[in-house]
Amino acid sequence: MPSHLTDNRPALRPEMGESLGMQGSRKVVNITRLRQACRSCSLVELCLPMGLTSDDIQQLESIVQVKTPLEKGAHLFREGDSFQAIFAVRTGALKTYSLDADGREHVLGFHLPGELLGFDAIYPRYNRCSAMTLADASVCVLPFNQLADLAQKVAGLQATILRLMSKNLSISVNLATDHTAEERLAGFLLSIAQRTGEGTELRLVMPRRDIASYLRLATETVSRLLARFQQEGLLEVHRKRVRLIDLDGLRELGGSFEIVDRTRQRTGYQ
Amino acid sequence: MPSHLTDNRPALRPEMGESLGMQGSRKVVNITRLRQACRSCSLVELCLPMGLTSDDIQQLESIVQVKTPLEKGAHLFREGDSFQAIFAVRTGALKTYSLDADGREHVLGFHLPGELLGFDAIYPRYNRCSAMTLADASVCVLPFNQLADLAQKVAGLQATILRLMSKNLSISVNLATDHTAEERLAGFLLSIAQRTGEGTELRLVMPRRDIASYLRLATETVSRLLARFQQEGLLEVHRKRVRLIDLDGLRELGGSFEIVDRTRQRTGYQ
DNA sequence: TATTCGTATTGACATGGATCAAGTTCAGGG
DNA sequence: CCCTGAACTTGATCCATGTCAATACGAATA
Repeated sequence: MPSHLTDNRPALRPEMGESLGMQGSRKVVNITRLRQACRSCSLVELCLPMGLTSDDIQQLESIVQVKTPLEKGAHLFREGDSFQAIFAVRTGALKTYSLDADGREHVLGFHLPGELLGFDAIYPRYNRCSAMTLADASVCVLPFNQLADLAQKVAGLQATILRLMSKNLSISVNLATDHTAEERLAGFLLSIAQRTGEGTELRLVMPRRDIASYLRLATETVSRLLARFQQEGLLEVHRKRVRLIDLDGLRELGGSFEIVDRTRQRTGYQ
Repeated sequence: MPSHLTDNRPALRPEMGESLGMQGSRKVVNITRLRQACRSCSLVELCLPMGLTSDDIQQLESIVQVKTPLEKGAHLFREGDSFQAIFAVRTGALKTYSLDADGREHVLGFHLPGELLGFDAIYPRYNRCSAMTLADASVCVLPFNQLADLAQKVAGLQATILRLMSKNLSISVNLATDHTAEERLAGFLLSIAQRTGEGTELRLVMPRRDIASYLRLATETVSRLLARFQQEGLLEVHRKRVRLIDLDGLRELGGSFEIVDRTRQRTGYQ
């Protein structure tokens, strides 16, 4: 029985009457109504504001809310909650997952600072998955109706949203393609390196079990592959710490799996 | 060597200067500039116009173009083409696929009448996959810039586009989840039944090879599973003809894989 | 510093589905 | 109506990865 199920929330069905999709979960919820100064946020070039004018950003700021920080293991939303908002990760990290008929967890994605989540819930109007923090985290809330209204006025915002959703689509499509365990893991490590901007010194926030679940592998396979990569001189690994050594070698393995993000130029490896 | 590579187009890189993303491919291209009467199209409730006012649809019609019919095996676009338009299938069917480093084809999706394709190319600005017809087909062209501009004015259109992209996202995410061969195939058959509205009498336009590729299975596995499903009384199959017999049984197998489309109520099975 | 418990590693074995290799059927063209 | 090649089916075998079972490690706690 997964430890994140310790609190006693029932429900896996769409529920109306939740405001902002989070009144249901106590303590975690209270939204500081303080406006978030996107312009002063260090992630400004990573999340939605990318490509917007200063004026556009000001309008965006007026609808963005900041949640009180979430502790590790807390839920941002749960499968079946009615859809109300898109979320942007400021600090920490989250995973999204769903439970299958047998109660087994399937990790659908990891969400790192500067990334948005929740787009897959627009269509069915309720969340198809749960989102849980992998570490203490803070998150911006973008109420969807307001966001959509604003996108109606601000062309750059609409364009950005479409671009982001399209990108998410590419990532999922890619993940659905068949690749060997080796390719998946190598590609995963490269994508984490790129997304975190940690260069070659990674700290994997997520446990092996979650990496395995995300890559549709067994935990043991991930462990064994990391050991093998190390043996082959591709990297050094010790628990959550990974040092990528042979980037070209890794790219050769995982290149076809990795989604290269052409919109971000961070100072990590090229 | 795949047979669809018989014509001599090179290029797998983004190419600027193609207008509407199809001037590059001869004969296939000429766009009839005739306006397409969406309102009189039998698919009106399936593709974009869904939920739009008559007035909105009229505006949409003004940007929609109809391509000259495509023969079976023709390409609508190719991997690497610069992104210019979203496409809506009127008749026939298409598959999207990409080629991996070894030149092997991976089917990413099937696109049936009333469905749109091309959303995954918005972000990278060039097509990440090729689209080929599985049968003679006709297609509507929605030039993306014009579509985006229109969505800026027509709130219902923006909402529809977001909803559709979100749905595509759900489908891809689901496909990426790990399921047994059995679950995938059963779910696939149910989804085809639903999407075509053929009820229980399906005609599979796509060859086994493509089904297998899409579901990340070997052709032989698909063949064997169909034989087994038949033996178990779940269905009857003869080449492209499939008659679903035990829907509940199939749902039990494939239910967790199938994406249920809540926006379409066609007159097939419930 | 010892204790503990979740997380990670490592080994032995099982198996679903891939691959290889014949057949078989069918649709389309002469 | 037969021929031909592609699409499909069926059988035999193999292998990548999953599963089961210990064991080891390490961070948190006392």
